[in-house]
Amino acid sequence: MDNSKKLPEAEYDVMVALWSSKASPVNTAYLMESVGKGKGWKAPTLISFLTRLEDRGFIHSEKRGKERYYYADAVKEDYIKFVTNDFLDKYHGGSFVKMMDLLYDKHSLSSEELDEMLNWLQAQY
Amino acid sequence: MDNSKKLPEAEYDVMVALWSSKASPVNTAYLMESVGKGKGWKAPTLISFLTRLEDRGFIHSEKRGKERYYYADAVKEDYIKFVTNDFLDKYHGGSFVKMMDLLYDKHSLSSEELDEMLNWLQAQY
DNA sequence: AAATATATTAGGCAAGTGTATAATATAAGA
DNA sequence: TCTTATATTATACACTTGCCTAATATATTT
Repeated sequence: MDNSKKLPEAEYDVMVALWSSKASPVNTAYLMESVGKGKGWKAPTLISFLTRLEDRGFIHSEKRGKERYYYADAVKEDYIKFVTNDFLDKYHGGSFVKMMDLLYDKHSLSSEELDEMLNWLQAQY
Repeated sequence: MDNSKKLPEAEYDVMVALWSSKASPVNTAYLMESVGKGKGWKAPTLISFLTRLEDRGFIHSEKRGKERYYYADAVKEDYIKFVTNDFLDKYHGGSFVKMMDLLYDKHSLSSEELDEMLNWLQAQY
């Protein structure tokens, strides 16, 4: 399976919905509620993203009666980790500290966030 | 100017070259050396990215004789900060700590990196 | 001033992404 | 079982992105 690459926006949004759903599998109607509506998609639009996700090997599905049900196969944490490392490499030379430095310098990191990070770090030791 | 959005890969690579060049402006020949060659691009390919960057308002250029010279207008730090915040929101609910948590859990963060981060944080106080 | 070299511009095309309409299945109700 | 409703499938189209070839402009050499 070729599920080791970055998804286009819309497909990622669908994956998020699948990953967040308590139950599995879920049908198209459910996904229309959880993402489709909000995005203003027509049902065939959603289904077309689902089809592409299936082609990529991120999900699989089965038909029951006239409805189709979907299962997420890709693991959320793995995927997020993958895109995060990718991102870090591309924009921050792979360094967390460089990223923090830049954000802090530009005031995107609040001191609350700094505290939180310090706590987190200290908890790792 | 509409320079407040995410660039496609290839155009970003060109921006990186512009941002890294000591001198400004630089001509196409220079950019062919610094990025084009490495990517295996023909000159018109590079120029086509430059044209698009100019349309987006990220750079401007001027022609001298038969050559064209380019100036970066977008500010690197601002752009990187923009994409980083975007990324954090999209994949980590806007939280640095969540990102660290995930990466550490999955062993993408080494203890050296943890030390480095701790040092950095402590230096902020 | 011609001829030659070289850089740029014009234009285009294939693949990928976002999105929809029309056609087709399938279930449910009359 | 015929009709109606509803979900899915097929298909398509416009834009964006990555890339290039052919045409044109400008400079350089003869």
